[in-house]
Amino acid sequence: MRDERRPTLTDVAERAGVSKSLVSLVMRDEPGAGAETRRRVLEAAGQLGYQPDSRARLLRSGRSRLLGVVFGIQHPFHADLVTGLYTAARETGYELALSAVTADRDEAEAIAGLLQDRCEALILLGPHSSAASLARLSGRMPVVSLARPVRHTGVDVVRSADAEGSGLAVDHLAGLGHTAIAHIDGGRAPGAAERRRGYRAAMDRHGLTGRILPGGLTESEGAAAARALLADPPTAVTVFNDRCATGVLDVLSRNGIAVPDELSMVGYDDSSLARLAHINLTTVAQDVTTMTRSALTRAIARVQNEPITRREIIVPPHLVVRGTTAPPA
Amino acid sequence: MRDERRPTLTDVAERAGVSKSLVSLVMRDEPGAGAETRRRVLEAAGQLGYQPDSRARLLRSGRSRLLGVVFGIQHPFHADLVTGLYTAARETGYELALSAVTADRDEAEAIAGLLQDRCEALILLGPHSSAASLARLSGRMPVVSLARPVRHTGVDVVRSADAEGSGLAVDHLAGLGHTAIAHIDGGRAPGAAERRRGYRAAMDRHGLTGRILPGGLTESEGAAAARALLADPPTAVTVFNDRCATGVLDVLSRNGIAVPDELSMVGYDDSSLARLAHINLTTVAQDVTTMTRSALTRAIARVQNEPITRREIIVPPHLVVRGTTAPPA
DNA sequence: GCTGCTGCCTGGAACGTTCCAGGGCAAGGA
DNA sequence: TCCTTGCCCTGGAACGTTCCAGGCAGCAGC
Repeated sequence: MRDERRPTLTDVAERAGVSKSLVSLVMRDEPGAGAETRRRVLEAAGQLGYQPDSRARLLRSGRSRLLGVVFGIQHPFHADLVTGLYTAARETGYELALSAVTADRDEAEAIAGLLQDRCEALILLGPHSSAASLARLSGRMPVVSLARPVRHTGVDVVRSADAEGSGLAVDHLAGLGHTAIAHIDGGRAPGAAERRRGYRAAMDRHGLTGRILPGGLTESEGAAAARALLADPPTAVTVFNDRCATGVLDVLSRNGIAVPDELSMVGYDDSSLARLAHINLTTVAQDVTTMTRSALTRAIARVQNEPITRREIIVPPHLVVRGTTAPPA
Repeated sequence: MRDERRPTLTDVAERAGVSKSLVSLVMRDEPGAGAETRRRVLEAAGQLGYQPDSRARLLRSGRSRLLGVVFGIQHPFHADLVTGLYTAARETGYELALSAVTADRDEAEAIAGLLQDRCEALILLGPHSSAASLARLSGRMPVVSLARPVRHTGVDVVRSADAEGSGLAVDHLAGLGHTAIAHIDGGRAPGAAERRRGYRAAMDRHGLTGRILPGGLTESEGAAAARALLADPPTAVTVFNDRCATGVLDVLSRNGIAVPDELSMVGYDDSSLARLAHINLTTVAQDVTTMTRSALTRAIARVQNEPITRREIIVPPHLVVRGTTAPPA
């Protein structure tokens, strides 16, 4: 039962009493077939449960209509981005091919896997590869880096205005009356430098002196930073990302420091983590919908060789005020 | 520069001065070519940077050597499973095709995406589809359900002995001297019924009366359950999974209940969440390595029509004692 | 010498599509 | 009347592989 041969174009053509070329046309929704015939063909296809063979299709047409996506399977924010990409891809006629970076499968391997599949373009989420190797890759196919700036003219970039985002966080806290505002940074993580810069600039703008603690992008790095904070706590802190922020939150609550009563906190990403009712984190939202849609349209534009003006697309972030910020005690 | 045609078998054949059939043999490492010729062919292929076109290869051979994997992109435990699957797949000669279930892309859609790619088998992580629809699917191709039991003879199942796992948690707590041990369950989530059953059986075994609170598989459901717990806290609690447990932990620490001093807690999954230093959750570990390897071998065995004795593979779990359990105060 | 084998190699037919060049046929203009 | 112009439609050649049926040496055995 299992190895019945799948129906092919020829089967459908026979059943509908037309040529396979015509069936091909109809299946692709191209003009050149009469209404009645079209109906008959679709009916036959439906009855046989015909599904076009993507391999044959690609082989002949030289196109795969496949966009490769490389993401970190452990990153909640990447999960949000992938979700957005799927949604954005829905109406484009392109499919997504996912390839995950895991603990023992690095980015190079993830990319190599996609290359075999003959993707037409690559969308990399917060890629860690060197600019040089991304550049080399972009010689083979269009490459879009999502959520990480890349200094090379061959690589498109879609990212949020991270400096501006940090600025929003600081403005919000300063507006509440905070003056001792620390920043737990993301080290070498994608976007970290930019956010640090935005923090510094905003502090300067408000005439405040900043204080930067080394952090990272994971919960445990946040927890470590929080412990360092305990000795001499500020009244407010902006954190590199939500994941790191939850680590900070956890250590604070274990040490009896009430948030936001004793300490206000702003995260970054508005990942699904921050939205959880019991975390309820004030955070800087990256506009995932716009970012993913932009990344997708850009990739497709490159594939179709459309003229492009600006290589970098910068999406403005916005502040989402929830329960972890309040005026200082 | 970007659209240089990729070299094909014919190009290599010409360069090496042999037929393309022979090149094909050599590339596949099959017998039937002399040592010297083989060397010459490989050299030519190397010089041209030849990479076989997988699509054409698959089209002709009728095989894709592709295993479809459907996973929930928001589930940390699925992330661990996918990681394991990639590792397990490494030496098998099969590739993984990922398809994610997201907030607006349901399981049916994720599966449909894979069907187009002509996968030879499907591995579904904790599938939510009805047994009937999985059964229908299994008529088309081998289907392995990972981490969720399915009552249908056509579908293979790889899962951990969930009842036994709950038992381990209870035994551990009882062994520490706890008698008031509650269970926060997973509702209709995959595995929940089994874990509930194991909890009840173990409590009976120890002559204790159980108490089950409705929970779920997410942090917020855990947080809600924890709030329900506050009115009349037990001395220990076993939780459906790690993700739910972190929700519980969070509410507890906000309400000044010390873990494990005032309340011990055991999670389930040993997801990367539990391993975080600041969470440090005692938990029941599903043996991800064995489970993923089993799922993969099973899928491949089905594809190759090997005889199979037991449809269900049940992997024993084990307890990982970390910092959230201690004797009652 | 012939036969039969084995080891290396070749040619051509698939696989299921898409693409291109055209073929009928009806309607419309000269 | 005949030629054009569209509209539908068909046939067959690709695409880059693998697979199958051989071919042609060289060598052993009779």
